[in-house]
Amino acid sequence: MRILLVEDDPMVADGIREGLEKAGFAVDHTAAAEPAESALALTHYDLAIVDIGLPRMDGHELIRRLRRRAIEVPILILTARDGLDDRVIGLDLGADDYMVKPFHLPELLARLRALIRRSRSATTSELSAGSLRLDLARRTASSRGAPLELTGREWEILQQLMLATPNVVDKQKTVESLSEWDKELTTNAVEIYISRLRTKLQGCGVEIRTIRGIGYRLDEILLA
Amino acid sequence: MRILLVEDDPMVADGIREGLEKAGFAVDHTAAAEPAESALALTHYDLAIVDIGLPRMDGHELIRRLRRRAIEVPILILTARDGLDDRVIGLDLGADDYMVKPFHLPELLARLRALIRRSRSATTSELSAGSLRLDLARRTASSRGAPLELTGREWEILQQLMLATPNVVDKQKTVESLSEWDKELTTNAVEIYISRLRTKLQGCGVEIRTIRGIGYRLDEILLA
DNA sequence: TGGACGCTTACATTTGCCTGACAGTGGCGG
DNA sequence: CCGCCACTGTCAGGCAAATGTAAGCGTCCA
Repeated sequence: MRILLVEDDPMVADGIREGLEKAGFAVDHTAAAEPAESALALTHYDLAIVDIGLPRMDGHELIRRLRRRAIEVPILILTARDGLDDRVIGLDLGADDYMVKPFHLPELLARLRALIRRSRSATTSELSAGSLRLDLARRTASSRGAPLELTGREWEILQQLMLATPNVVDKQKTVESLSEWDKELTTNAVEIYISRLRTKLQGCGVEIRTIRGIGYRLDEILLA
Repeated sequence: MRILLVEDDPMVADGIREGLEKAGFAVDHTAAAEPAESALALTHYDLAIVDIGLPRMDGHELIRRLRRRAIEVPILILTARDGLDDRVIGLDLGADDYMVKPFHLPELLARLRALIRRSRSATTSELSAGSLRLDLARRTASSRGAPLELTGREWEILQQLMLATPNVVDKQKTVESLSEWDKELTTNAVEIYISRLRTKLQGCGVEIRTIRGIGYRLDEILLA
């Protein structure tokens, strides 16, 4: 997991870098947009974190130029508290998510992981969480090398959960996505598959949590 | 991953459908705009693929009507080779991407995935006060990176308070917003949830102030 | 100081979720 | 064509969390 951090404030940059490295990411850092552009053009990064307020060429301009050159790396932008417009503009230009400064590191980490996961599903059609791996194209799942036998429904629901993490999957939407055109389905059906999935997912370093009245969320289990 | 395909040519439709299903998408198909509109209004789709040249109501009209009804599903339009204007008009009306016929399936798949990814990640909306953060889309609350477990009612009330700060939230209005259509509720219920929220919000740099006879107000605590 | 309002604890009720048992369905091999 | 699967989804009992009522106490203000 390699990340490029584009941030001109040395204090902030060091803080973020340290946190990311502790979490197991490899971090490269530039203080300005121009070297960032070359770095992204030359090497592969799994993600770029871009501060909007940069000297000379600002973050927006950087994003615009990258996208124009069809560099598809996922981008997370950092904005000041009151920069509502910054976020909107940034997302329009092709950024994928944003964080408002000051922020807490665990939240940043969660978002990074989510972004990387999604971008992988867009290109390689593989997803992973804990020791669990899904191959969307082949429709297979495995954990620690051992294949998991999943039925059609189980697969469908697990896929939704994996694509959404760490967000909540709405139970009602899940019901609809399982339903065919007119056929109605009780929410209980979903509960059943969740139940069956839970037993199959034991030992996969992953847990399906119930959000009462809303739906379910897939969490990675952090080892003690 | 559920996709609605709106395409009147049966040959083309079958080809696309087959390719999408092989890639793991669930595909529903309509040959005209009217049933597509109802389908999109009734159920959740992750994406809609709309052919511009449809009998009776054309694709542009469909998109216009959908967006007018605030149906936010990502839309990819299919246009004929020479329909340059079609693309421009379509994108202006609120489509998210286009493909020119004839096209290669892998490219279509790549674009679909990119669109779905974008629509998922760009929908964050959050509120913050003190060290407290609410993510309205995810329905989660956190403080300093640590998630807060909130029940439905607690969430509802906290959200009202956060949206209102620094203004006062009228207690009577809160009662009404919690009450179902006919069900009466005592103001005491609100007091209970305020009480429970207060204990959960300790250490979040935030305080719920009582305005006697009126309601409550959320204040940030200024550190000494 | 009294009364209205608000806070909090205890508890009963309601709601939503989990899961075992079982029936319907369709594919497949004999 | 039949029986054997695997898969799907309904039902119903049990359970736990969430909700809201009642009641006792604290607090504010006239």
